[in-house]
Amino acid sequence: MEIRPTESELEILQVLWKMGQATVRDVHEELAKTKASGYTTTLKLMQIMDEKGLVVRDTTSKTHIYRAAYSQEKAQTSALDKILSTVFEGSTSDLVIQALGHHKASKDEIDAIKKYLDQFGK
Amino acid sequence: MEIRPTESELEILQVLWKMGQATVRDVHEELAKTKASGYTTTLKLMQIMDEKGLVVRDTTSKTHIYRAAYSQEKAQTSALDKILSTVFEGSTSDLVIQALGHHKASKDEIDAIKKYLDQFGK
DNA sequence: AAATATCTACGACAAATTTCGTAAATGCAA
DNA sequence: TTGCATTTACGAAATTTGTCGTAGATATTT
Repeated sequence: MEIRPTESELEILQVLWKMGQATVRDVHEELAKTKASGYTTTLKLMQIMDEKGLVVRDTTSKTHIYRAAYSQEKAQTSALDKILSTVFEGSTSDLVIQALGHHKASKDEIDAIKKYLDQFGK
Repeated sequence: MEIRPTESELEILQVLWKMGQATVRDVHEELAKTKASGYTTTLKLMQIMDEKGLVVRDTTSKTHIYRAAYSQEKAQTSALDKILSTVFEGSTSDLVIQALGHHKASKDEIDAIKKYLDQFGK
């Protein structure tokens, strides 16, 4: 059962990850900062996400309250799996080196990675 | 310049990257190993990719010969950009550590990354 | 209580992507 | 040469995804 969030669904999940819980209006106003689409569009998408099990919602009061049911970590793993197989031919090191080369990492980030690698190579 | 290959277009590009050049039939037979769709579907997709400039083709003989015009490296950079902003909140180190943690890297790969990091940190 | 505002449900439309059928052209084989 | 197989071109249907309008229910304000 591969429940892959669509592009728009991912945008909504980002808001839920950040806010923890949110109403449709909360999410919509956050999306409205960078995107122009109607309130009912956001509503509909979130209803569909509920059917898919990507979110859960509390419907006791009139205004429903949503939470993500698809974790950020799951999304990260899934995204990495996908690009590893589609554009990196399964090479984790290629991916890592590309990531470090094309996207500036701060000194702290570099150190964090080094530390991780050290405790990794036994 | 926002020519983003679609999902199916990426599958075709993968074949072209691997084979260097290929006919529609070459590509289709490769895709057929994991996917069931008609020959004309692959043909149509590749014609559209030609219009978009994602591939170039030699039409001198009846059977056209295609080559990728969208490099694997460009696809890698684009894919990394996207998941960095959508699921890693822009943190390259998070991405790298996740990649190393969830996808087994060989000793050689680890070494390659360490070497890269060393020459990186001045 | 009446008017106003907000919210959900839901059907339907729109756009993008993928799929295929058919016709015409080209090359190959009998 | 005639017929068969393969290929391209292209229109159009099918799917997926994103969009919105409207109706009805629920709350809030006057």
